[in-house]
Amino acid sequence: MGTTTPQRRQRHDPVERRKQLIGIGLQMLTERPLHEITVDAVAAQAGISRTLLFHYFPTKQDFYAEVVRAAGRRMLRAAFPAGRDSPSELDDVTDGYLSFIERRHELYTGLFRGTAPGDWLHDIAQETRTQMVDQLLLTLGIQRPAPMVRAAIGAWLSFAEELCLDWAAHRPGNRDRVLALLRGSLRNVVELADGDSN
Amino acid sequence: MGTTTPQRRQRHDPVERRKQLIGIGLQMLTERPLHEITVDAVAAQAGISRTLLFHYFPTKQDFYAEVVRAAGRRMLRAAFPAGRDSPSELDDVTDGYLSFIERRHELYTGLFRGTAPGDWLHDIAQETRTQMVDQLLLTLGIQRPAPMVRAAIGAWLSFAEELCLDWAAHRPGNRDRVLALLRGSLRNVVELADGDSN
DNA sequence: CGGTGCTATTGAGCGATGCTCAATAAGACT
DNA sequence: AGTCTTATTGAGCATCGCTCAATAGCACCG
Repeated sequence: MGTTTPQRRQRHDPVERRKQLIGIGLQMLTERPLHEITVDAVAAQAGISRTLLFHYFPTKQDFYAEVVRAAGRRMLRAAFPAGRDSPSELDDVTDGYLSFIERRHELYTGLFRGTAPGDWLHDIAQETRTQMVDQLLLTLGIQRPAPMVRAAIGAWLSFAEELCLDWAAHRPGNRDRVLALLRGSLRNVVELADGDSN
Repeated sequence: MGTTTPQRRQRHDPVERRKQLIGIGLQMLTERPLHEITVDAVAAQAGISRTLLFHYFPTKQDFYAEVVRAAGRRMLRAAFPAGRDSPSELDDVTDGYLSFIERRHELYTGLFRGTAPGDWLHDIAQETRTQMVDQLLLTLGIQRPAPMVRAAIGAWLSFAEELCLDWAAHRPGNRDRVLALLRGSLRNVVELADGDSN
């Protein structure tokens, strides 16, 4: 037991290593909150030494920034399957979003709710949010939103997050009703914020 | 410099010490996110040793649980000055809430947005949210809310948080318009969620 | 005023964690 | 076979949360 098998080193493609490590980060986020994930655990899971992780990501923050970005891309694809430029139907968007959270709510909460301004994760999460607001503006057919409208949609995203997460956890009502509430509130909020600018 | 003055020890009232430490925690949360606050820093600010902090709070988590509870009480008082049982006017509530965030948005974000489910802070923050939902139900005159209505109001709180924080930071529009948006969206969301149960 | 007990307070130290640095060795290319 | 790049590692450091045994204010009692 005391003698460890020398275990022949294997050199891997750096790109593959990065992908592997980010994948492990995503998977771990589904099991525990971010601040409970240690570099040691990730390295152990990957079968490498701590030091190698720092070779690819100069800092733990840099590592998790990549992880969060990757998760953000996944969510955007789930909610806006039509792609970056072509607008999706609002029904599809709300449904895709809710479905994503249903399947991945552990991951999602670990990512985007566990951030505060000043926090290093906040800026990364904000990138994804900004893209979601842009996509929502696109599906709503709004061309030149007033700042207040952008702010309202951004805030509505928080509303949607909380509502979907709560529903995924406690199921307070029918799924279709949640979707109806999402769509109705978004339209109402935009209307209120936009009407304000007159 | 190498010799430290023995510096006569001073015994303080435990209750006062606790208050002092919690106060320091609240103040520090206005400057940096929670996970960047070390026990050493708090102890140093108070002029005591790390060990003494652990004498009053068995764990860092216990310490910050107290801090978060204290902040929650402050916020509830700001938003619902009428008190626990008598209902306030919705106009007063939204205004009090927004004013609180205007004055204290660094603190507020540090507290309630930096939590994820599974996180030990989440349960504490949730206590305050539950109380706010109850108060809001009271001011809205809703007696027996359907689960969906409670969920909707809880989610609206996230909406309000995000909107107010964004407004405090970037001022996208007039203050009165924010208040109107808050009131209007709340009424609409409740209506949508309630109508769903028919 | 002196002794006694309670406990607020402390220093030394431990394990874990994020991170650094110099050294090793796998594999590609002559 | 020899050389060069760089993926990979072990040893070690500073900080952080936390424990434990010891010290010393201060109140109370005689």
